[in-house]
Amino acid sequence: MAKELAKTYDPKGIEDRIYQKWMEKKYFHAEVDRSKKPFTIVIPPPNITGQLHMGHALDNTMQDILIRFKRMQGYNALWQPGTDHASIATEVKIIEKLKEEGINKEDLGREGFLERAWEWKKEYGGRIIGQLKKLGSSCDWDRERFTMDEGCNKAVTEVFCKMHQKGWIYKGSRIINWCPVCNTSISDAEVEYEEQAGHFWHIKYPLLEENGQPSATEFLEFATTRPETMLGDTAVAVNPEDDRYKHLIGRKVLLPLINREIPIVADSYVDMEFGTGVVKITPAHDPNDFEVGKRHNLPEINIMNDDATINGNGGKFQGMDRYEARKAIVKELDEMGLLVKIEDYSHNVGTHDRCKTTIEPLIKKQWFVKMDELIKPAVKAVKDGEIKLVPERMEKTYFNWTDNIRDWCISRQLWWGHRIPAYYCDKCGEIVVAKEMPGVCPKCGCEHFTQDPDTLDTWFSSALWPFSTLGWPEKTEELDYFYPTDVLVTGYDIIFFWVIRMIFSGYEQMGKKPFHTVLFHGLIRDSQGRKMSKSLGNGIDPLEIIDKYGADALRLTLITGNAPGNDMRFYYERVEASRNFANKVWNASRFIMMNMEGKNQEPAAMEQLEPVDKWILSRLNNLIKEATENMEHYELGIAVQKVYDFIWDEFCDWYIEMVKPRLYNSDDKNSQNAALWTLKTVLSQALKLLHPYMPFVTEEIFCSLQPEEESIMISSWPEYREEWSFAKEEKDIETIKEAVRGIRNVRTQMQVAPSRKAKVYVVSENEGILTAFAEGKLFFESLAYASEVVIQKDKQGIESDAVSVVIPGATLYIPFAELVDIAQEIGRLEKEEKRLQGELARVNGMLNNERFLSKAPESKIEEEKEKLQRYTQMMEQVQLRLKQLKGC
RNA sequence: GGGAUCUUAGCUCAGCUGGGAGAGCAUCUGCCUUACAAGCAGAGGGUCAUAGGUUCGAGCCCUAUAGGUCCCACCA
Repeated sequence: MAKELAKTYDPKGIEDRIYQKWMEKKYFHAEVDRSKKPFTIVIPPPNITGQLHMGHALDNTMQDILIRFKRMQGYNALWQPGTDHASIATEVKIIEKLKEEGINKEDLGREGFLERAWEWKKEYGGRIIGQLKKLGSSCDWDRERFTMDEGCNKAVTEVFCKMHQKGWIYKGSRIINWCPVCNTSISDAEVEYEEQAGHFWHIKYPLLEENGQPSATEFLEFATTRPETMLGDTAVAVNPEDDRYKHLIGRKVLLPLINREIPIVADSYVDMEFGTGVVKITPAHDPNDFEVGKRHNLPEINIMNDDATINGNGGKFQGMDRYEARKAIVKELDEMGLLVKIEDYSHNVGTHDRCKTTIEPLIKKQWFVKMDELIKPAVKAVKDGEIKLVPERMEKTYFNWTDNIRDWCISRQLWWGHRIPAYYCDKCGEIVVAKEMPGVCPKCGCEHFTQDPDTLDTWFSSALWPFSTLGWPEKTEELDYFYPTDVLVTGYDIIFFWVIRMIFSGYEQMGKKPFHTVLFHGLIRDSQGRKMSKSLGNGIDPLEIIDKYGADALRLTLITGNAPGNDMRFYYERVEASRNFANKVWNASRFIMMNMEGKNQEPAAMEQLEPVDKWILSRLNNLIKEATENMEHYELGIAVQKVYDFIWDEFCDWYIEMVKPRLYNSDDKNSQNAALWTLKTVLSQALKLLHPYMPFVTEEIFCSLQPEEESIMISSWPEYREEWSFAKEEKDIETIKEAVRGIRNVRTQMQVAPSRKAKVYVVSENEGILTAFAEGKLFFESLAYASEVVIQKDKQGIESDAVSVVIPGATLYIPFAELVDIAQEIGRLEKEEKRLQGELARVNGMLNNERFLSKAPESKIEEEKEKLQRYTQMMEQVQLRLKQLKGC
């Protein structure tokens, strides 16, 4: 079977086949099982309009790693999948598509439109799921949910009614953010501020004389970035402390063009230092002015239609678009001599995050969620550490939002979404909020109702996701067992939209937190550090990467060298490096299996193992401990780096090379068997540690490596074992490695061809070291080009011109046949002497420092003392050798 | 305006609670050694942004400065 393994690892074909097997075997499926501890992750539901992008790839890789890790640790691991209806994003797309067909939304009507939307969902909703599967995601697909499926709908209605009854959902007339293109209100979180070059129009309004006539000489000057809103001005404000204007407070000005008399009011909101210290007040079209208007009982005059054209309140400007009106108004003011000047001005303009249209603040009747009480448990949970945010700094962002929270506008003038369960009596207008259309009006007895046409903000249903997917409001077994979930993995960019709202919803509806940890990741940027975006065309399609390099390579790339919450740049070179690693693992395994071929494999007893076998077992043992700890702390990048280094460096480059002679020598069956057992054992354990990161290649190898277990993904996670800890062998093999490296080093420096074998003398007074070398003799032949290894206590019989290598505890001598360049050799040793001098100076500096000795921990002092001893001994050897060389 | 974060090798980034600076890629040298040239062996390269401070000891903690990125607020 091993012969069939290809020389290079080709993920194509293998990945799909393995995924198919996992699905058929139902490995991803979790059932309530009270005998096991649950571990649950709910997926951040991707939009049904979406296609897999790098952000999804990272997000889902992280979740899959955690889920696979915990599953192998014996937890009953549930990764709950699903998709989001994404109301506005989807509706916009459908409208676009309809437009291509020459149809607009209104032509279809609500029912017709929704039919189209569901068709869309049917067509595209599954696309992203298929893409997540390509990535290797081990979601429980039998439990797939959708934010608008029957159960989620029920949860939404339930929450709405409950909160309304409690008074925490209310309908109110407030200033909201209006998108004139999407024709809907949006929440504060959906407004994106964008720096734009604009103008500052300096305008003056004439003061009204006592006789009610506009003054020809007295004016109030101010500046505005949106002159068209003057049509809705109902006051002019100054600061009450402002001596320049104090005397004018209470008088009136004449609003030009409209000829409305409006008062001059005093409000501390006005900054005396800014501009002229005068502000025009348009309560219906500016949030700050709205507040001022409330304080002074000013009328609110709405001058715009929903499409941002001027309405009947705009006099002769009626029908103009807001920007057309701006031009016209400025022109007229100029003609009237009321335009003082125009300045260039760069300022931040609120835009809709979906369509980038400049939002228009408007006063509308909308539904809101009252936040002040609701947010309290969510704040407390993070403050008390009930919910941990990783990395911790995200807490500041979190509190920044909760401290400045405003009521959440949840109604949207859209059709695709959860329709608000509020019903209006056709006769008296009474509002009834109920799960179903009421039969009789409690006020007038009328039997006819009309449901509120609006739908809910898409995040309203996402906020319930951790429990709605588990069956709430029904009391299901799943809910009882899997809730609270464990870890939520998401990007820091949706902390306000989603994370906070899930947390307060969890506490409010379930009385319990939705998860104990939130693990954040950053954004994937392009190689120049720019956000990947459609408009820039710099997005990299994860599916293309998977196709070319394999899902494992993509996954490894996304996880290595990245800390939680940090952005990362995407490079093809890095994917190649990951692909190379998959290939390395593949080939090492291929080598091991080739050598296992045709041999009776027997478990080796500990006493049969040679020092090098114990060394690698001990190193593995250490890796198991560290990598597991890192994973428990969500340090996935660090954990996988350690596994990578172990496999490539220690296992492949050292252990396999060291063990080759034993594999090729069939005379000593015991030794051969011990080596094979160790190879197989270490490989299979290492594969397990790697599996969460690279599920496909590890599964493929694991299954051909051994027949006992049918899949690595349901095998058990490696555990640290006391009997695999070998301190002495670890130290001894390190010494051997040091010696091999030393020999290779001088040979390269002296440009000795690898074909030229040379005798190696090992000289040491230390019995332990001598034994270690005696046991490691073999390695020097294969790894250090030794023709013969002679181990002795002194330098007797060693050629005086032999090259020497000083390592801790021993000195090696390599006599080359021809004369060595003595000057060069002296130079090399002097360099070594200098290095040791530096080390000694440092160590002595510490050990001679009274305060270090009295304050540093005992273990640190011991450590330094040992170093001193080692360096002193090495220094003696180097100097001795130098003396000899200089003497001859 | 408030806040977060970054500044470490040519490039991209790790560096967990302070105890002798790391990886990948790139560069240079030598190897087609019977698992792997997607490889092996070796080398060069860093005053850890700057200036102070705390400490026996600072890439790591504190303060200030400079530059970059991001989030929030939205002074009309």
